[in-house]
Amino acid sequence: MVSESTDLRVIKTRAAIEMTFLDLLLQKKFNTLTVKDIAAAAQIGRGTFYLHFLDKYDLLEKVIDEGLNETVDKFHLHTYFVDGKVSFDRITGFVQTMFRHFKRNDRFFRAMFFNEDIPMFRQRMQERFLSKFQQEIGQMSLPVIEKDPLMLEIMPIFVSSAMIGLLSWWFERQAKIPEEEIARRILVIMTQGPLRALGLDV
Amino acid sequence: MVSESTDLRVIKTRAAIEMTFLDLLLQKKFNTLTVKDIAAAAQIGRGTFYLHFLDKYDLLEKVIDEGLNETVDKFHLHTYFVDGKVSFDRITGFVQTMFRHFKRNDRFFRAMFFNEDIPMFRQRMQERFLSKFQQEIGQMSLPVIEKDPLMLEIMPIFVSSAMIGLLSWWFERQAKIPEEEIARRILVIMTQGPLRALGLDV
DNA sequence: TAATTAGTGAACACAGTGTTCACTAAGAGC
DNA sequence: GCTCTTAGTGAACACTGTGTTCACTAATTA
Repeated sequence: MVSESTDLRVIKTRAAIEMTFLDLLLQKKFNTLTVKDIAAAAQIGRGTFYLHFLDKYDLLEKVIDEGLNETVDKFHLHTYFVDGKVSFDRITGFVQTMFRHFKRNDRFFRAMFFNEDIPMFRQRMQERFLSKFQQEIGQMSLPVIEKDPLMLEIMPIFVSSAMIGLLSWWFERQAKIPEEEIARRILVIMTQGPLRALGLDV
Repeated sequence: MVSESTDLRVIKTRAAIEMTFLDLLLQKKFNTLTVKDIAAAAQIGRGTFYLHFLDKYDLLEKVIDEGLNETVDKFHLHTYFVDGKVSFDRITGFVQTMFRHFKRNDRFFRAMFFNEDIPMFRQRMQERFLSKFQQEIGQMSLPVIEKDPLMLEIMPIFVSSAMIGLLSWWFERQAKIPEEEIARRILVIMTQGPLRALGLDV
């Protein structure tokens, strides 16, 4: 990547741009944002912006990458299974840890999920979740692998995608629903299946 | 909406614009597309474009709406349940019907899922799926409703979001995996749950 | 065939882009 | 602290795309 400077001026300017950018994204559509707006709000010259980023798309790219890197680093799924068996307490703890992370990075996720013009954020987030998920699954020994490789491919996609939807819904609800309430339902859906979770007779 | 004209010239021009637009979206990013490009490719004057759409965002909006309307109209979920019990054959048939629809509208979905700069397509599609799904669920009598309203809220989000992910994955794979293979796995995940589907002991 | 209206193409002012250049000021390193 | 280096400034630049207008042409309707 860019060789990160240690010059205080650089650090200050970059931070100002990225901070301001998130603020602006919470206020107006990404499309209608101009480099001029960002520079003005960050109190820097417009030319200075171009010393750090190629354009606003490049800036978005970098902000998204940083945010998702931090998030994915919170995953340690395989530690929630013991001898190929799910540890309920641990998995519940994991879900709660994640939601706490989302709460702390509220500004980032709100900007990304709800700004109408952020291109592909959900998809990119899901892809990151998925690849980490697959990596973690690779570390377990699963009886289904030889029997049904297609299921091994489909199930992580199903689950990672489902999680993005839940997360977005949770933020829409102002992140007010207690994490443990959500964690419990997710656990039921994961272990019993969505239909039984709703009380359907299958 | 716009009172649809019956004038042949209008019909021809609109069709040309929308057709051309999808073509261009399959070739280059939405952001880098200009009204100039679209007009040139559709062989109309640039001014003519503005007689039909406010700008390229308005065009995108309308194309997405039409595409999703057609898709959601294919849903008749409640017919796949009999006396609150899932009919396996019917639900499998439903999944296959949907995938066939996606195949037929291949150009539209590819453009939307894989053009890097389409804003919020997945979210919008999921929202449409979700509301139709909720509507259908409302027509069934479910024992869980009184006991656990939060589950009734979470489960459809979980499932509709999961489906968007699967769909996108299916298109990435060139829509080559047989529908019935997918349908069978989805059914297992829905009835047994994602963990059991992978052979995990829960 | 006459009346209507969609489409043309050139011109317009305007806004944002990305780059340049000489200048200023802040930070790094001794 | 003093010098050397380099980040940031701000004005100017050409350029591209936007959205609108206007008089004119041509297709469609009734």
